Amino acid sequence: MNFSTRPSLSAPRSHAFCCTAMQCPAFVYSKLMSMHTFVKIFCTRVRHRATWPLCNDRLVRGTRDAMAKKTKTTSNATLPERANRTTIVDVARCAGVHWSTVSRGLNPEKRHLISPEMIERVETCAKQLGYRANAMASALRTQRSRTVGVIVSNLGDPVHPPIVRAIEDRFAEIGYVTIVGNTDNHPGRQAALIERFIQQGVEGLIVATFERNDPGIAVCVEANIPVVAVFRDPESEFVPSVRIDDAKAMELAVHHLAERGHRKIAHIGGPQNVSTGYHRYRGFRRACKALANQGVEPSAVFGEAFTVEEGQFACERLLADHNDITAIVAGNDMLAVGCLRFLRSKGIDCPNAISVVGMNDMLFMEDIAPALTTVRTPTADLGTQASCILVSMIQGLPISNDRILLKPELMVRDSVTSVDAQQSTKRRRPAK
Amino acid sequence: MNFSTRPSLSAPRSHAFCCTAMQCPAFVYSKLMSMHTFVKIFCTRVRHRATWPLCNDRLVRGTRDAMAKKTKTTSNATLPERANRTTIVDVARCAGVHWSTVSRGLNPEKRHLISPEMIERVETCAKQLGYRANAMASALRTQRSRTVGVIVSNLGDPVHPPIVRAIEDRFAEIGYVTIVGNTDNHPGRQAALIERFIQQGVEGLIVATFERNDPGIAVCVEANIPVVAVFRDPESEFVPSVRIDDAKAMELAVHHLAERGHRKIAHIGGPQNVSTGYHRYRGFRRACKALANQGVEPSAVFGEAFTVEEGQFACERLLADHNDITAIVAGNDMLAVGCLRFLRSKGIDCPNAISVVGMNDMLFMEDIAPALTTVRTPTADLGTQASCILVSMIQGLPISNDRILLKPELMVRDSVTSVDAQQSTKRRRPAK
DNA sequence: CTGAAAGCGCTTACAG
DNA sequence: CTGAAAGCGCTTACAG
Repeated sequence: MNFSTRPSLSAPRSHAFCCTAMQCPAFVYSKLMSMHTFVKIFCTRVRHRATWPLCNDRLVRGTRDAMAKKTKTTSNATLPERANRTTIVDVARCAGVHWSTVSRGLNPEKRHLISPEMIERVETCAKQLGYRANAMASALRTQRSRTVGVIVSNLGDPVHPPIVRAIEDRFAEIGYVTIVGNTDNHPGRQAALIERFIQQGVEGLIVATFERNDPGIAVCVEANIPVVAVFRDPESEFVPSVRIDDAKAMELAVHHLAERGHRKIAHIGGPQNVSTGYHRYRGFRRACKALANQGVEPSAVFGEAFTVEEGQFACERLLADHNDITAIVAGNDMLAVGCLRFLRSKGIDCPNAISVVGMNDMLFMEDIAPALTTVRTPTADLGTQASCILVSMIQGLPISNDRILLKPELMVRDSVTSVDAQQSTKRRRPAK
Repeated sequence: MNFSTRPSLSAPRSHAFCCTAMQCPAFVYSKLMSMHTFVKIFCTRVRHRATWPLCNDRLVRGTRDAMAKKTKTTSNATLPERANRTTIVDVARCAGVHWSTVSRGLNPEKRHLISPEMIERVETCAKQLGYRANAMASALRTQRSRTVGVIVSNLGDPVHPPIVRAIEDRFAEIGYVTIVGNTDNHPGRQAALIERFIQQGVEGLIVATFERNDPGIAVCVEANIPVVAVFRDPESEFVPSVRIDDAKAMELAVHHLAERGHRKIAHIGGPQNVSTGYHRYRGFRRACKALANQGVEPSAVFGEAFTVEEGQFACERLLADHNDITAIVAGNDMLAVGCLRFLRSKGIDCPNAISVVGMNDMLFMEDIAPALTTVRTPTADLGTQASCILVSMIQGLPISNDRILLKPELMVRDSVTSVDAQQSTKRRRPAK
């Protein structure tokens, strides 16, 4: 079956719709449309255009008011057929009024200009014809697309969906539509996406992929598109940001470990060209330094991305170089899960041989083995707050705080034990 | 700081831009824009409009070719200020040619109509002015929005993001932009979303929330919007669907358990008004019936949604009514995780007291305790295949198979053990 | 090869 | 309270 809904791109469609279903050989003959599709479209059309003369389609369209004065019919034969959507003109014709009246009658803000019975008449016709305003035409005229864009690195990474979800919720409330794109952390893809979204006319952008001093920022500022950075800190005075206090999060993790007697603590960091990786590493180092007098000795190794695989590799390298560590602070939960997988694969017990702390507290981190002690990032809040700022920017309202730093919270679970407990069990890992 | 980029909705903006930064008291005075924003916009503007006379903005805009003949300047004072975006007319003016030539020069498909030096000139100007075609204007004219919509129940549910991700990837390839919406399984929200997306002019829709015989289908068919159902089966001849073979999946699970000696097997099902819940339950029953001669005795209890919480509640009810079961086949991984949480909370060992099988194999299901034996749904494939069908529909190509059923695959892990093993350990759960 | 014009479907200032 | 007209920024058939 052919499900195409644009079957007549090159078919003599204007002719087709002149004839009734009974007398339409040319149409069916063109074979560009299945009988089923034809009947479907035809019926819809007949219902929608009930008040129209069923003559030449082009001519009918042509009877629009402009047509009244111009005698020449422009032929637009190669224009892709509109999905024969009901327009404001159709409604106007049905109601026997001018389209401007229809527009007013259907717009709550202009409705007061119209008599009640007129509103009623217009609404009835609109409902009857199944009229739906063309948002693009409206946007073109009003210069407001009621559209926002969200750019993330990868929706497949479980930190992002809650952010996007929260944003969509907030904007749906005010009738905006949310378009999303994934960059996979490729600057090129990000640039292309920003370009495409601006072309698309987004009224604002929420970006979760800005690197430090990202060139994408200049593009948005120049195009005069409100942007807010979420999750990552673009370190730009031009862009408000909403993020978690990464350094503080690492401090919580390090203190938690130090209180339990850990001294040889390692960090498995993420990429340092993004603020999350960078600030977490710095936070880790600073926290360790502050505890140096207690004998805390930090070490670090880095993944090239915040992924489980990188976590595994990094963990392997870490243990090769620093066999004496008792605890790991991972740059995020993905890396932490990678650690756990590696440790498990080597028969190294967590937390009894090595304790692990993650960050973000993604879904299911309480269900994994061992239940992961991690620092929670309120991802939905991140999205909500970013949305609120963006809404203000779009509406031209001042924003009180353009540098929002959410508080991290330590979730104590089972992947950390005290050094004492480690020593009383088979603390040492199997020799390599 | 005020980050607004539309500060002058009511400010005398056209006047503002007549003056240089030095002599602009009225503008700054209006206090609708911070100095910083003003300077930013002003600089951008000066750079972009370098070739324009810096006189009255409205007048400058008015010098468009239509203006040449009409003496009266229409005032559009209350129109929200365009983000003073460079238009095709600006480029034309810069290049000293007609805009139609610019349009052709910038469109790869029409470029052959234009002389090479003309193309060069146009491209130079476009680049210099930072021209970006207005996708909405283009869409309005061509009747193609290069936009598709994706509707899911909840991006926060980890099954959906990979689907959306795959769809976005496929459509980004052909320059389409993807808009997403969440319904939370509320028919009302779904209807509103479909309505809004159609208004927005989507060329197609991928819907993961169709119930059986969903009324939303008629809306799309009537509006002549290509739709493909993903994940769920709308049971409609009008809509192609791409889904997993739910019944087969349950069969795999039941057989896996039966082979390991389980006879009292329970199903924790999802909502029965959606095909996933419905077909999985039916598949479970059929598989059990086929093994009735081996003594397999099914039982079932249902959650009201595919959530962890519902899994917990359902598991509690199940054990209250059927204390003798040895294994549970959950309707999906969320329900399975709910089971595991409940069992853990009651000190009931999985798999040694009760074995559990999930479905979908979401991220981290191999990491939870115990590693979940589950039936994998290739979610990314679901998205990819749905996208391919939708692309064909949009392009008016015939589609070979409009009822795609992907094969499930059993992932054997640690949440199932044999009844023998169960009996040799502390099989019986603590009495309630 | 390039220009001039029309029109996609709306909204809104201006008349009446 | 309603109508007539203009224009948002494009694309494209038609002339030349």
